[in-house]
Amino acid sequence: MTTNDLLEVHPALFDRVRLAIMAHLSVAKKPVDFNTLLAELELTRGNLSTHVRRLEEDGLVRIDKTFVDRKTRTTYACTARGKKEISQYLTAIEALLRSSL
Amino acid sequence: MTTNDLLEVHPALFDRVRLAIMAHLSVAKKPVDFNTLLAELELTRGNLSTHVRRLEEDGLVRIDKTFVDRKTRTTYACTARGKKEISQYLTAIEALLRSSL
DNA sequence: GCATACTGTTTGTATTACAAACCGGTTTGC
DNA sequence: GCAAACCGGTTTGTAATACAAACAGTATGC
Repeated sequence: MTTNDLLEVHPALFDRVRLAIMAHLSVAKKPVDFNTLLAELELTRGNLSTHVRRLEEDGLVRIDKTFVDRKTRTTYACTARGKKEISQYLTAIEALLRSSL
Repeated sequence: MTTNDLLEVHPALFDRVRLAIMAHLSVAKKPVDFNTLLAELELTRGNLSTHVRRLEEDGLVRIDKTFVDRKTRTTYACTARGKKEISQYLTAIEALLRSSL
């Protein structure tokens, strides 16, 4: 059954914000910083902060903090695990797509 | 931007159970009854009941109640709206798929 | 008539998404 | 040099929601 594939998908990806974050990070060549992501996704800061932290806790995203011009600069990158999970998500959806069209 | 497509997706579909329900119903030739869906998706009755009701409230699913052998029989079917929304979902994900692989 | 099973629904709880308030530090205005 | 405004996020309070347990109505077996 195709629908069972959905149960294999990482739970954190079943949220539109987190999926959008992962989609963004998984295609980026370089780490993306907080404000860039914020602008692209049109979220509040708190919302982005908590979602990305959850993704980090689940090992899908890596968070790096540095200083640029004496200001903090936080960047996010997709981990290998993250790429794997998003790929698995897409595979599951693809299966649905094939079976339903 | 491909990620913006995600924001167009119906919020009710961002739940693995509801997505599984819709996937199931959207491919079915005939309405599917409660217990069939229950067995296929391995849920508790309460869980299925509430999720499918939400889908009905959002106009994605039609609920029909009849009597068979003096027992109640509830069946679910995907509405036209439901097919449209699931299709939009799949389109958005397909866009992600293309851009990220 | 009483117990058991079938088909769902309602309710209580625990989780979670979200934005507002907050916080440490920096730059700007005076 | 002091206060106000700003920057880059984090923490907290609240409202929504996912879930399973308890419940309800009906039918069947004894």
